[in-house]
Amino acid sequence: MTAHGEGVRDDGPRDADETAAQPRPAEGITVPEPQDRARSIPEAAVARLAVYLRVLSGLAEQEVHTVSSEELASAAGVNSAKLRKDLSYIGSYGTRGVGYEVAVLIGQIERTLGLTQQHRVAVIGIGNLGHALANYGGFPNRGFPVAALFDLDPDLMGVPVGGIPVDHVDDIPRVCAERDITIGAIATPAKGAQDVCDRLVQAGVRCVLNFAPVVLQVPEEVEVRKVDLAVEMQILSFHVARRSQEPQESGDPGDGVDGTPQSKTRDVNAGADPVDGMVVRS
Amino acid sequence: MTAHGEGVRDDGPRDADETAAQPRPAEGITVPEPQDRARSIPEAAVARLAVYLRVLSGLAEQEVHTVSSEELASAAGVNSAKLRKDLSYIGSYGTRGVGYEVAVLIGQIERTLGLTQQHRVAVIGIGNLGHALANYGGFPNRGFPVAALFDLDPDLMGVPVGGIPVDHVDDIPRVCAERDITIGAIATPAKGAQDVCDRLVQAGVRCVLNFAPVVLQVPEEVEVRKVDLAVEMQILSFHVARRSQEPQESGDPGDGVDGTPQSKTRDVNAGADPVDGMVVRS
DNA sequence: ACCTGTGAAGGACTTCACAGCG
DNA sequence: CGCTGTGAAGTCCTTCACAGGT
Repeated sequence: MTAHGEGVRDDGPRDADETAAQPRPAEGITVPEPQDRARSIPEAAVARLAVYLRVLSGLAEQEVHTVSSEELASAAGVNSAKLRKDLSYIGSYGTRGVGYEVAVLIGQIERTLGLTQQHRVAVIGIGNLGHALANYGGFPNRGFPVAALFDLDPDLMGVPVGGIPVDHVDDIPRVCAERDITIGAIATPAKGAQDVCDRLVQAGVRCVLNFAPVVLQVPEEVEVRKVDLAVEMQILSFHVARRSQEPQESGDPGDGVDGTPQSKTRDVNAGADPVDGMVVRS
Repeated sequence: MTAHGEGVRDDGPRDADETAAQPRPAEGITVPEPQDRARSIPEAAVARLAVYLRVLSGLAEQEVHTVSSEELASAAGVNSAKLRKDLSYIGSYGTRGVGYEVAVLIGQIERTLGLTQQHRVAVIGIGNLGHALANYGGFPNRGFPVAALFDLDPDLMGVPVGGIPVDHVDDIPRVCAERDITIGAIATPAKGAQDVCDRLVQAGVRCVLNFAPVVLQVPEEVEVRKVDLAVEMQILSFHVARRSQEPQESGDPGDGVDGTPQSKTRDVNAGADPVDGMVVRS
């Protein structure tokens, strides 16, 4: 999403449609619209599929071959009904009374998310974050290899970061075409972000991950997802403020549920994993 | 979001409720539930308020004193009806026929988001991302100062990063208490994340920003927001795949809208800004 | 005239709950 | 008997459209 999330999300709470004038369906009875040619998977479900995929990869590595909706759901942090519905959007690959075969699900989710095609990423803005991204090298499973780096700083030109030499932003069109870049990650300060984005679009890049605190204007065929740390922190801030404002909830009678467990199901995610974060040093 | 573009999309897809058993209202007519004591602002609206705040700060700097819902909305990438509804959740601070006073709105949004209280942030995991976060110093307006850094690596102990010396993760409880930390940003590899999170919770931190590719298990009084780059990229991937699968939409008759403008309203966001991204070098 | 604030309609996503298959 | 897959109900969010100030 992000979303959404940017959920988004988130993000999230996360969608960018604003530019296009919408069709406005004809009057009268609300017709189903013959527009759903392919399976239309809810945006929110797509984001979760990516999460399930990560969890499933962890399971595969632990040689787990079968998993129930309940298990998978709790490891992914959702409830099982939601998980089953999400999976139902991509087809019926479970076995009633048993569960899902891990390998099969992985394959189907990868296919749905378009991970059979490899996406090559360009990072623009080689500051602290740019470095982090450039070194992010191996993503969970099928990688999103970083294949180009750009900056304005003359001192950086040609300097290799994470094994890739930095090019000048003016070369974005040429280099992106040569290296078949499909995703651009904008990690510049706010000021230069729209300009960089325009160049990426010009170069034919149709997916942008924006870390700059700016709302990018793009033609509608381009998909932008935004990651904004300040926004995330402000949302956290809101929730704390809200909680301290709303002191003690008078004990709800008739439901003595509490003694919240601190950590359950802490195995699946924490297992032996090559699923390294984006951090390099421990 | 995830959401794509803005909300993430995100995200959107970002919430962590699973543990608690819900009350199940009594049978019969669905009662409104007397549960909405304080103004309950939709989660989705909160995320956008943070975005409006950033745009408004930019306007304030440009000495703009008044703004209409239409202007503010387009700068924030949402439609004006949504913006007005969002603002209505925090009260009526506009003037009909005129618009909103920038300074007033900023104040009200800050109050709503709890930004009157300052939040001190601890970063755990001083790798590439950790460095980026530590140097992120000044957030848009009211800062979220980074006040503590932690890692496992003995070589890093005491080394200052962004002006703050690194402490050992074993000291999280003590240091967090001493420095009154309210937000923890987990930038460790997946393996150590849950452990670090448990220590933060133990230290009384109730807000966590999680960058590790793991679903953290926390007691319900703790709020977790997750930022997962791999997930964001996979969502982008899904949208590209989908578009190339669904070739040409046969020209929709009766609606010749197109010629999408590449960039409109590119001023507000790009203005002279101290709103530096998290990148240090240009 | 213009723009805000908001009820009401509409749409999207979530949860329930159970039929149906292994 | 357990677990998946899914209509139906419910909840949350968005968009419409207009009443009501200025």
